[in-house]
Amino acid sequence: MKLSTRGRYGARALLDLAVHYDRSPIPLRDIARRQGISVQYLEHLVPPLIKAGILRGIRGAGGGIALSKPPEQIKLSQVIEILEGSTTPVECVDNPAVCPRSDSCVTRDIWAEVNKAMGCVLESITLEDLVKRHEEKEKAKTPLYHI
Amino acid sequence: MKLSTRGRYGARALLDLAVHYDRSPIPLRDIARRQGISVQYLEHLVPPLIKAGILRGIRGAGGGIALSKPPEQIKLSQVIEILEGSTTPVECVDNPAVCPRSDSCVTRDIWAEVNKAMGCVLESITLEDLVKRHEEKEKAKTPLYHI
DNA sequence: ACCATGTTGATTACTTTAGTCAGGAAACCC
DNA sequence: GGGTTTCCTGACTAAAGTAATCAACATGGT
Repeated sequence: MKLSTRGRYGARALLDLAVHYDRSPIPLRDIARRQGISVQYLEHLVPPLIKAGILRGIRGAGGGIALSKPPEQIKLSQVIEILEGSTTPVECVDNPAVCPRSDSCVTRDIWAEVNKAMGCVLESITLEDLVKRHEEKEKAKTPLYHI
Repeated sequence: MKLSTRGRYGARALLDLAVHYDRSPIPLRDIARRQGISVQYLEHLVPPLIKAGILRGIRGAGGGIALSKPPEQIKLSQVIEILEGSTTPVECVDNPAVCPRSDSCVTRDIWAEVNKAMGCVLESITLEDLVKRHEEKEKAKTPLYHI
């Protein structure tokens, strides 16, 4: 039940972009450095996100990538779906035909519920939410001189 | 984010046992046949469940395996934990030391929430619940002659 | 024209997963 | 008590997926 690096790195990269939203495009190099990901690996996460309309790429000097929508319009569920494919824990939930038991299988019903529970969480969180949480954590880090 | 066959087959096998609870032990052969799993593969799922105290094995002719607790005392969360290891979608949730960012990483917080949401579902469902659902489905299958 | 950047595809090494093979150990049955 | 039936255990293999790098290309800025 592990998420691969695609989803993990992708989420971090998009958070990074969201934190810098509405400034100039950010080079992959910068995101890679800040997030501790290799540029070459990050390069492979970008195209699917562009195709899905979440990101746009700007080539040439001064280029980079940028969110193509405001952070509050990008749900984590979309991101994971794009980078990891369906989140369903078993194939038969999305695609009953893969298993002849799908009709009568009660465990399948359970996996569907598990999937839904995950989906609810991911669907309820946007990049903007992540940014807010991030900023709160940053604040908390600052030493409290007034105590 | 896929569950492996260990968890899927294991859940089905335990449901099979729960349906036949308090009868004589059931040979792996029977479970394997009913659930469409090879005996040799099933044999590898049994030992960890025995070690965890969920199953007991009875050798010799007329032997088999049986639940060592009533179905209502066996939660799905335990079963998955035993067969798949932790359900956490990323390593750093259980083990912050694997990533230097764990402290400040907000995506990590999200994965922890996702994990909790799954855990809640799995924790709320016992083998007895599965049996009940199974029986209801079986009933629904029966043609309704009185209509 | 040149350089900086994103874009794409191929390739490699590694790990995990699914499954089989083969043999051993205990319990039952006659 | 010997043979059969069952669980038990470990080694092994094949296939798939993952993480990451290499290399070449396309495009926009200066």
